[in-house]
Amino acid sequence: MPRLLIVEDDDRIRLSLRLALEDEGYTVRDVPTAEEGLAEHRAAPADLVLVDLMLPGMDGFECIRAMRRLGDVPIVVVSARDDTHDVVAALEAGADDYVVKPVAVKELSARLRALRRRASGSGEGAPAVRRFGEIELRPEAGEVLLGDEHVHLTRTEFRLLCELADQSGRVLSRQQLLNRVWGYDVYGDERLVDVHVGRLRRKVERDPANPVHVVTVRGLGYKLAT
Amino acid sequence: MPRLLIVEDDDRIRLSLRLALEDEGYTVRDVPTAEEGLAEHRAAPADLVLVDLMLPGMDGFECIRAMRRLGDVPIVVVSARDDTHDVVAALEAGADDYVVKPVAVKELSARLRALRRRASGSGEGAPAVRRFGEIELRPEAGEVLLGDEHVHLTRTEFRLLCELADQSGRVLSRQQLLNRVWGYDVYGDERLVDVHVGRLRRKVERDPANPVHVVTVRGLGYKLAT
DNA sequence: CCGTGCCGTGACGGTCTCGTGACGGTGGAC
DNA sequence: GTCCACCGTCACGAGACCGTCACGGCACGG
Repeated sequence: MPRLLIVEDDDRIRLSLRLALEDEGYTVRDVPTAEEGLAEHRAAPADLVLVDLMLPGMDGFECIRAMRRLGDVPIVVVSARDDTHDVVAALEAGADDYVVKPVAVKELSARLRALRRRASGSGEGAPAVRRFGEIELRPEAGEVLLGDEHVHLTRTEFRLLCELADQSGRVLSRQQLLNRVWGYDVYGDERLVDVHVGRLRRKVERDPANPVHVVTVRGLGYKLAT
Repeated sequence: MPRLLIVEDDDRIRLSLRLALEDEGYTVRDVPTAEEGLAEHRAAPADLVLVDLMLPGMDGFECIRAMRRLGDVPIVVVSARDDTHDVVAALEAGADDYVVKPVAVKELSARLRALRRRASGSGEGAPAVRRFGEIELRPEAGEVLLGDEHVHLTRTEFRLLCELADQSGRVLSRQQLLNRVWGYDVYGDERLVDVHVGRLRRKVERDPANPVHVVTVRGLGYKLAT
């Protein structure tokens, strides 16, 4: 579900990283150069970026700095050089972590999870399960419980609920939800949000006509009651 | 002066870490056991925690989980074991980073800086809640409390209250309020403000006939009493 | 005491937002 | 190819909300 961007010039490593991390549930794009990586990221920001340091053309440090100027996306350096000087330079440039090739996929994946947890706003420890009244949300497992019964949500409904949960208690406007759930370049009809909120309510509210979890704030948007 | 807590049982390593990181500008406390670390953290939360994994008594994993339950303080593991399994377990337990001894102080310091940057960025910036007498205003949540009971405001009433709150104690003329709340550049009817002030008072004043929060300043406008 | 502004409030019609049902398109599973 | 879950668009009704108006009360200066 989270969108991952890999910037790595070695085809074999790029492919193996891609396959390994797709297995971990990421939606992966991969490019061989910093320039392409920046273009991709500008077009559709990723939730995580993996970047090599030694790249043809613009190098990894420059790439990191450029991405930092665009936003605060978590950046992990994957480098062949196990050198303190490089580590410090990369972190100073704005990277969040630095792992040395050859990477253990399990470790990389754990580091990505830790980073995402930390980067995603209020980042509470490692609950992996969040409660909002009767709703129990398990993002890792991709499942939701109402009371103790399973409810099946579609992908869009699930992402919608997750976004609301990440900012629970705070109002999110329709435009914000469009950006976060559907993507950044959508200028679609904001009523689309209403429809999916309605569908979501039918599944996670005891009385969908009088929602207690997914609450409308008239004129502003929606929020998830804490 | 960020406060750093070191939990490490080896006296020599603990001392050298302490000295090195004090040089980097941290205010350091150090303890040799997880139990003491937790007690210290409970007594006065640190901004960063360094923890060893192999500790006498309660081990590092337990220590991390316990601290996670207390809050979202950034935690870095400093361990002698360079083992993927340990790294994954520590990160899953809630750690943010994992470095292997012997540590390069420059790298550790850079990692701490990167982590602090990340943790403070997404952490709680402003309290986002303002009090005026009995009124509690939460712009993020789009909600207002009078005492401890929720009051429902319409969008216009909410904006009106926010504008008054932004300039609390100072008088705002009807024209200023029209400009800020309604965005008019036209000279609309100033009586419109009166009507909404009246409606607002009915909701946020115990005795709307004798308002103590939203106060009229005859001939000038309105202000929000501090 | 009186008049003149200034302010508070109730009522009302128009407008806008939101919730929902219906429908056609699509992409993946088999 | 066929089916089915899911998605996005649309239209419509209900209710919330807004802005206007008119009326009455209250604070001032004379």
